[in-house]
Amino acid sequence: MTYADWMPVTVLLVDDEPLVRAGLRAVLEAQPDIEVVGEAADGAAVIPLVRQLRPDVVAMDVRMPLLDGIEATRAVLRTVQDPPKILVVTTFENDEYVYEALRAGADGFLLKRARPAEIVNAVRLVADGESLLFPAAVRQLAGEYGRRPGNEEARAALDRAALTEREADVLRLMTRGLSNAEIATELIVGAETVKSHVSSVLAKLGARDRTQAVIAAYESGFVAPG
Amino acid sequence: MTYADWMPVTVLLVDDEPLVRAGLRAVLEAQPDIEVVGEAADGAAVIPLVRQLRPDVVAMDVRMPLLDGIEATRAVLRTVQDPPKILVVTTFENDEYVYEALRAGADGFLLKRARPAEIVNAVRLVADGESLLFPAAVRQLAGEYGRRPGNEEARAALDRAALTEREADVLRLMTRGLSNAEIATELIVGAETVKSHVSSVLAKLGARDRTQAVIAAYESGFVAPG
DNA sequence: GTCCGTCTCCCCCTCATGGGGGAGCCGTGC
DNA sequence: GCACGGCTCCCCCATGAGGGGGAGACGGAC
Repeated sequence: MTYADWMPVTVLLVDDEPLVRAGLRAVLEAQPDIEVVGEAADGAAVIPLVRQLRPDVVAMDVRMPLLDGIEATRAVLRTVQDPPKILVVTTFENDEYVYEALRAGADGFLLKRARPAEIVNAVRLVADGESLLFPAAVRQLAGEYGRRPGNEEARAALDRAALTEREADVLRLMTRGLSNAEIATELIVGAETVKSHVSSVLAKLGARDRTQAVIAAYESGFVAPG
Repeated sequence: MTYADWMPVTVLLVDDEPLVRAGLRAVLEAQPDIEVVGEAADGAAVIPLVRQLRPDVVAMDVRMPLLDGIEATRAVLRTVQDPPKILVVTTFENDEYVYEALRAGADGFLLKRARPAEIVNAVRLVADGESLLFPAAVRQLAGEYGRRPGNEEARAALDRAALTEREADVLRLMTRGLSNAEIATELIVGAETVKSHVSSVLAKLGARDRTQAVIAAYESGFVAPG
């Protein structure tokens, strides 16, 4: 629990794309309890800004021209007393940079393709000290290992939440609209086996049914439209 | 001069980068006379989307993973009656792809680095039937490739295939993972009504179940991740 | 060796889903 | 006036989907 209850969450945006910053600002500023206090176009500018503005949360892009999000995260955590929470913003779910950023001490990551409500939620959660990892699946597990630095434990949780190869196969076919029976035929296994895998997928993704699983697959970037 | 004076220019965004789409949307939506009616993440999704949404202008990226802007342009002009104007979006001014796209029948191209005012202007111009080409050299070239056949009788059939407003509401909620009962609550109608709409949606989308419908919604750009 | 996770398959059970009909109401257009 | 389409709601009905238990085989880790 923090002072987020009575004071707005202050956020610093760090991204080299002006469009992304504008988008994030628009989304966040729409919330009464969130205030964007500054922007930076590169990781290199983060340290002085953090010192000056003392934001609760830094929304930081991983890929930036001068100083990337990982180095910037390390720099902030190493040099700033009482550092802000760091929310790593990325395009791809399976970005190696994300893992590195988490090892560097980031509190969570957020996909750029996340919906506004999810972005807002993410900021609130990290501000409250929750480790946040985007896919709903991982978010549940996020409760198990708490606080920062969410490095190794986060990674372990990610692995636990990760789909097995077979489960990924099944999910992939689910995203192509196949029924359980069709998936069974495709994978040359029994229908009961598919049901079993589907149940595992649903559990790991925190999905209630296959439709929600497919949505999660799209939203998380497991599959992309097109 | 067109009906742009009294009806907003409708635009479909096609780009594999959600951020670019978001940026373009932000820029264009800021104009009262321009309306972004849809988004797609790849050229492969353009055709059904154009048929459904019938935008005045398609802002199309050239470089996309599955079906690039050139092929997508050809496909649209070849298969869609009364096709929209096609505005090719590119990063580099001297992109060979641009020339190919123009030969394929695109109405103009637009640099991603263009300022908001230029982007808006470009959309208005192509909507008004102007060929828009940055370098003067290319302008001559595109003049040779004139307009395309305009057939209006197929419009009715296409409109019939389009989702009604209520059906679109239902599909939108389906893409959020809601069950029929939840959709009913959300829309404040009976569960039977929702079932009825869902059936219509499935029929129109050629989907066997709601999962396939959601997939179609993503693939067609009816909804986009992020 | 044992433990554990993955993959495979099986049982029973509930119920949301989707198809097949139909009906009334209301607005627009002819 | 009438027809038509959209929205609303109702019936019955078959079945796919998903939960909750298993279990055996295999392989790697300890």
